[in-house]
Amino acid sequence: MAATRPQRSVVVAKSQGSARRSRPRREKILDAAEELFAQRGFHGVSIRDITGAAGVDVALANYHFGSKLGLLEAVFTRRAVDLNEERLALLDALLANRRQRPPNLEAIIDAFTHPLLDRSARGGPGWKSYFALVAEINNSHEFGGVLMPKHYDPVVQRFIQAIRLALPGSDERDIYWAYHFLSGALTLTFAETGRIDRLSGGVCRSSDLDDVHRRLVPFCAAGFRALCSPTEHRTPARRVAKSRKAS
Amino acid sequence: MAATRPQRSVVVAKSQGSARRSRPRREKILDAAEELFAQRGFHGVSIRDITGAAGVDVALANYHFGSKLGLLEAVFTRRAVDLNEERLALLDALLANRRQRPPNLEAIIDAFTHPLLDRSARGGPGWKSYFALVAEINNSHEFGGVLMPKHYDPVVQRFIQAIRLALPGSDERDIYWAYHFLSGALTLTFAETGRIDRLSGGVCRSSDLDDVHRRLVPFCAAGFRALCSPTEHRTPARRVAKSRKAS
DNA sequence: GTCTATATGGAGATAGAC
DNA sequence: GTCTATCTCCATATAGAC
Repeated sequence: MAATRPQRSVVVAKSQGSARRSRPRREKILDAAEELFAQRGFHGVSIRDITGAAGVDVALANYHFGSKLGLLEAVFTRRAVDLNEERLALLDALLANRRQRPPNLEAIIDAFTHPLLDRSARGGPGWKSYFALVAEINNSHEFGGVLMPKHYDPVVQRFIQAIRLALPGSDERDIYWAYHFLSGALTLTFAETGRIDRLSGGVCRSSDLDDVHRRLVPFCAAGFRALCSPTEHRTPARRVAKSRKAS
Repeated sequence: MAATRPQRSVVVAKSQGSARRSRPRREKILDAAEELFAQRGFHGVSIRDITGAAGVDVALANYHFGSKLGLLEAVFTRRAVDLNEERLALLDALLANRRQRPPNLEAIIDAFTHPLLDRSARGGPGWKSYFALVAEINNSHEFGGVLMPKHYDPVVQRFIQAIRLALPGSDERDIYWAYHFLSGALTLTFAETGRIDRLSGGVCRSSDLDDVHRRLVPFCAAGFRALCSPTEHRTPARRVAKSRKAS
């Protein structure tokens, strides 16, 4: 089911197969930046930290990526392409296989979340770092409103259109907000901070992403239905109009 | 010619707190740190930025808080106390007013979220910055597993016990994970990155927290019920066992 | 593409006068 | 409590040899 991934090993073996040294230094910088940005955030890491961890010269980072911010964007973009290709392929398959009936909401949410959680769980340490970085970026006042729209929102738009088919007659604002809640639940999962491990006394583990995924889909599907079903009208939240003096 | 520096408003500081200059410098540092940490993250701001914005000397930050990390913790603690007091008071009132019957799930979630969203919406700019900082911290690999458990998890434990009363017979892991999803949805809301504004073409606004709250409560309540009702058994997520080779 | 060397500025923290 | 002065170290970025 996975989308075809670029065959790396074939071409790169110019002279030697060991890949220790032959792997382009540019990629090594991206790998190190991905890991360190995920661990300590963009401003928490220096270019020297990154090139040091990558085992290359300091000046190479600026040579390849222009600036530190350029490096962040390169890290962010690199895996987004592959990722969103598979998500859209799953969505298209799902929409093609139905016959006139509305698509299944759980299946749409699964197509949206599974490629991510599967890679974070089984894609290797690079993917895990990448998603932890996405978690931090998504919740960052500085970058969240810039990098996420640029690299992810076109795909999100496609999924939201599919959800509107699954929940006919729903208000678009309800759907956007419900997506927002899904996004928050999903990205906090990627952060893997270990908080829930302590909170639960060890019965839940941040690292068990399959455990999460099994629950995330029904949780969000139920939320979408509760919010977006035109038959069910919510009462305004209580006390919401109560005023409060400024601090 | 005696004093090297002009004596400013000699008595005012003691008699009333309203004066511009009389407010303790310690608090001014906390205010400036809160705002700047929220905007650019812990590592994105220097002590010089903070004391500069506060209009006080650089050395005062280290004098009052020992280190930059001490300052972050002080910012984080300051409002947590007030906040959690109100949340617990609401929860206690809610649990006292029922008569033998299970408490209402929506009411519990509302008691958990309303004090926060209300302050972010109407508590003034300090509160808004504070919650944006909480959003970033909660999703931070570096701080999320340390600062959140320390300052918030005792209260969260109380709410989780109440939810177990509201959803008798539920599995505790389901409840912890459902809380995790709620936490992610809530904190992404606080970040107010503007992403949903662009995504929705302007029909949703990050800043309209009442709009969010009206939807967050039913969304999460439905999710909790779908996940935690013992009558409803979920099938294992599809394809979750599929293996994937490391990148 | 890769490295040495350097330009230029800022970081966190503290000692000690007032 | 507050400020001056300073210690020591590190930041991003670029010029130019190889």
